[in-house]
Amino acid sequence: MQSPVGIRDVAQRAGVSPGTVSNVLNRPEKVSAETRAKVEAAVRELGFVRHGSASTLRAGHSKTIGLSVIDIGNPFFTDVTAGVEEVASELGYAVILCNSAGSRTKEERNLLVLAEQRVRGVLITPSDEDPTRLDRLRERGISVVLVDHPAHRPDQCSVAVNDIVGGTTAVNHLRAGGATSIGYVTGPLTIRQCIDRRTGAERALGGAVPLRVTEMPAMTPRAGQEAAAKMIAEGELPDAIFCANDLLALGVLRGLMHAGIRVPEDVALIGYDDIDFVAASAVSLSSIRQPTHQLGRVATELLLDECDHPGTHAHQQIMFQPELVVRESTR
Amino acid sequence: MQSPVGIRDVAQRAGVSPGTVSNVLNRPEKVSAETRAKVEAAVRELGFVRHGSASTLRAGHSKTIGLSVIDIGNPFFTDVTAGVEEVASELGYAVILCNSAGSRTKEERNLLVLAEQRVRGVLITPSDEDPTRLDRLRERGISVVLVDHPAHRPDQCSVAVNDIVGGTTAVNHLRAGGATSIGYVTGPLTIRQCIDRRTGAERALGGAVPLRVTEMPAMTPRAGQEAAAKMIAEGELPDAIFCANDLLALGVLRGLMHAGIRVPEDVALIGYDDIDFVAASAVSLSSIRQPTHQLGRVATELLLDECDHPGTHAHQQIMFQPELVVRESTR
DNA sequence: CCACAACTTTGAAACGTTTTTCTACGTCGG
DNA sequence: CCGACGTAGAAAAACGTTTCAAAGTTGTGG
Repeated sequence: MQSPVGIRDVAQRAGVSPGTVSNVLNRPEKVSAETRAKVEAAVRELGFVRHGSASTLRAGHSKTIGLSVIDIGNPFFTDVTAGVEEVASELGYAVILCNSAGSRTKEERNLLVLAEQRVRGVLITPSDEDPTRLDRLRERGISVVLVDHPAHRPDQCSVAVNDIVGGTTAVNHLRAGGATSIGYVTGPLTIRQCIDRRTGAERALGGAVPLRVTEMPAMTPRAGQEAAAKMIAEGELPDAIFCANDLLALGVLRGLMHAGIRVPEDVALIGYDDIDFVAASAVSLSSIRQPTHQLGRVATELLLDECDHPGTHAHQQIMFQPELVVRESTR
Repeated sequence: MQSPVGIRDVAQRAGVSPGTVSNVLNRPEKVSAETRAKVEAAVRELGFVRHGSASTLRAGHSKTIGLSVIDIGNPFFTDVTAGVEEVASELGYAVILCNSAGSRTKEERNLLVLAEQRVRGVLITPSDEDPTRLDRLRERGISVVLVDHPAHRPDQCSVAVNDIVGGTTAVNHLRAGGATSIGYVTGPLTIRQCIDRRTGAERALGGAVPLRVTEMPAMTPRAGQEAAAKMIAEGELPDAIFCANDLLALGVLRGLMHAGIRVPEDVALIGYDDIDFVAASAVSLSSIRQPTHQLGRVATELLLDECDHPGTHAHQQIMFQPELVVRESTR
């Protein structure tokens, strides 16, 4: 274990002062080409690696942002993450990825870690509506951008996709296919996405028939399968089922097939998110597509703009529109 | 933006010295119950959050580990990540998740970021065999545990699954089903997993017939679909196809079905990893299951043991065995 | 040849913790 | 009642960078 080499070792080797080395590292344009070359050589020869903590401590801010998602196991969020990472690394930022796994406690602990790390900003898909945690972050000078969640206030940025429209689109499509009674399999109805998609679905029904809601504690294939079993056990299946996300839909599909129920002949099925895997599923699934990658990219651009140009930054609430993708499961 | 509250503000409020506050934070047992209560109250009232950088700087180490994976979009790695996170947060460590996306350059940059952050240790699924990057980390006092990659040296920990056995198992299964000519669709043959699985496959063939290898630059459904198209265009399909992972297999399945080729009647198909989605695919896919979650958990336990008990820690190279899961695609 | 500007580089202070040493106080045994 | 011992808390010195004012250097015009 070699003795740690610091900026002063580099300075000594290059025959300059520590301040100059710091300048080479942070504002190379302030330093003459000749000196810069000497310093860079010394850095290379000594294998110097900047001590991020010391740097953050003194400078008062880091080149790091936090990303807190609800479920890292959901391909929807992995796609968003990929978009975030792209933009962040283009602008020289590192990303600390946290998974709240739908638990408010875990989310809170993750945000604490991010606050301790003095990240420059946080991208978050909040697990509930309560804004106080985020306000506390903002009070500390940490910018926050909401991802996949519209901000209700003008003083913060957000990037979202219209879930009400998505729900309406899905159910309209099911009704156009001839369905009259429609089921909605959803995750916890404390999650905004689940609520909005339901609202959209009900709007499409216009009160003519009630939406038959099956609420599950998780949004996973397993939960979907259980939902299907439950619906079957309760008797009288709806003509069509709308699932709050594709993972649930895959599970429901599996559950239905397992019970010998045909999709779409007996029951039509549509999911949400259009993750890669649904196109290859047993019966390829219709879904509502969202611009996931774009969501991540734009959110990060907003966040970093807010961090790097706090003066000129204008808060924006961006709302994308979802898109219907029709496949076998609703034909 | 409130003025930042530091440990001395807390100290003043509680009527003690900064050192005592630090003790309350880090070794509460050293402080009398009475004083501790006063300090904790002050912390709460002032909303104090420890400055992680200052702490790391002075203490010389952080409560953070890094996790560098090859492809965050692959459910295999998300499962591993979940296992890692579980153990890490149980022991009070935060995880910085990096995605090298199969690019050596990105991996290097990520490791640099981790080194700058002075993480305590790194879990890594290396993108190639070159050990020098990792040796450099270790020289800096950053422990490294290899994940899904066996260590060839006794001085480092690793957790892996026997991919040669996996390859052999897969191909034996295909041959038992009557296949004589066998194709292998793989990602870059610079990746150890791809190489080992091929080796295992060839071993199962025993040189009787050559393994027909189709190498793709990525291991994604898209690449799989392209591989299928390519094989079809080249004529004469094999009886059975073994894919180096499930994402490729899903793509191959889609590609075959698109061309009207039936699975398993015309071509049998088996993947690798047994990710959640393959059970629900058009034709449910046979696969080779690995103890993913366990992989993450054990790797993290080893790493943190190495970090927290450097004296007594014994390096271990752990090798799990994979397991065949038979579904429709090979019946 | 001097004054002045423009540009580089230096040196030291500061960032907020942790850690080590040291002091003060109370307790206990002789 | 005295001295030794043990404990809780205080005080101050780091940790490795960045920053900022000041000093140094070079070039230009009068």
